[in-house]
Amino acid sequence: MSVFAHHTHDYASDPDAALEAADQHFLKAGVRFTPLRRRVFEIILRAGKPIGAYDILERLRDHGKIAAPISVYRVLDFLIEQRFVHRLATINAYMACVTPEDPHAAQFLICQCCGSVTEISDPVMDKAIADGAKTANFQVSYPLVEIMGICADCSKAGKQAKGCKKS
Amino acid sequence: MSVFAHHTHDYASDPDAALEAADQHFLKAGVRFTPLRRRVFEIILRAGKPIGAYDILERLRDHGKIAAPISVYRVLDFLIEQRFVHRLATINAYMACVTPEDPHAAQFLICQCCGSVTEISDPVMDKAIADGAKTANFQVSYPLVEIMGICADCSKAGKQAKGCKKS
DNA sequence: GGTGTATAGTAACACTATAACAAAATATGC
DNA sequence: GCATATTTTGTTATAGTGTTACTATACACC
Repeated sequence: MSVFAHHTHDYASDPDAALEAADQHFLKAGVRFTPLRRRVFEIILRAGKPIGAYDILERLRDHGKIAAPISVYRVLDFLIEQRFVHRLATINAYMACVTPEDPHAAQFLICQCCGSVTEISDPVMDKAIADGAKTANFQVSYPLVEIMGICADCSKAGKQAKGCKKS
Repeated sequence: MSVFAHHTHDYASDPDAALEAADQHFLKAGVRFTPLRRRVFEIILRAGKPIGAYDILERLRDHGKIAAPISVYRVLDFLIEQRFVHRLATINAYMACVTPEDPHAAQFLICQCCGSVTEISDPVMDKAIADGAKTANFQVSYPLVEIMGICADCSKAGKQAKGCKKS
């Protein structure tokens, strides 16, 4: 893996590069990327899919660390604020942002069948939200778009009638 | 209040009309609108703003009813499925749909300052979501749009710096 | 090195939601 | 009507998610 990851790199598929990039980012920004914060971010990255707060806690403990829920939530708050992690409210899970360096509003496609989540960033959707909010004189701080449904793979496999928890 | 509420009526401001309309709707649809379901819906309507499941439970008990959480959640599932109630995932709360008769995707403007929630229905946003999902070959079942921010009233009052929990 | 601020640890608790099974109410066929 | 299947509700226990309050430690700045 390259040490010099660039902006268009898909960090999700390369945890080491993403960690390296995070190191650089926080160093440059003068923000403390402590061992605990780094470890939690690494756990989220290596999960490869959205992971719950208590799953993170469990994996911290696997690494010989005795931790309490609050530690995880504090780090999650930090990582979310720094825009390195997204929170998925509908499924109470957390996942790494694919492009943390690039400030953007994100939308999520959540498969009810296999649980996979795809992060997309659609300017049209962004604009629609901005316009809609403006019409209502509403000052947006965080626009959340979580689209539940069936992903392409599951749809193709015809799983929506069989293996899915919900159709 | 009129017994004959029509489609463009804002049910949120008139619980009695909304209940009456629900009675008619379920009678015609041949779906059982039991006393418990009706009472829960009434509690949600009269709350006038999003209300938590345990708040609903408490108010059920105020009415002399001994109930367990599961009862509330079952009724909520029913009302959501019937599209009479929306679930707000980001704040774990439930609110009455303003236009249950008209099938629509809804977007919510959630004020982090005063907690008020405005339901809007923007066709442009709907289309953007539909198009974005189609591009990803994603079959949408439920599009969730919850926009966090500061509402017009709070913004005007300059509360975002003072009274808000989060800026 | 001392002091203030930010971060993390510790313990207890509050809030949100579901599972498993029993009982009651309602619908359906005869 | 009556028996039976189905839906709804009750009962009890428990799982899952997130926060409060307070203490201790580590770091930055002077």
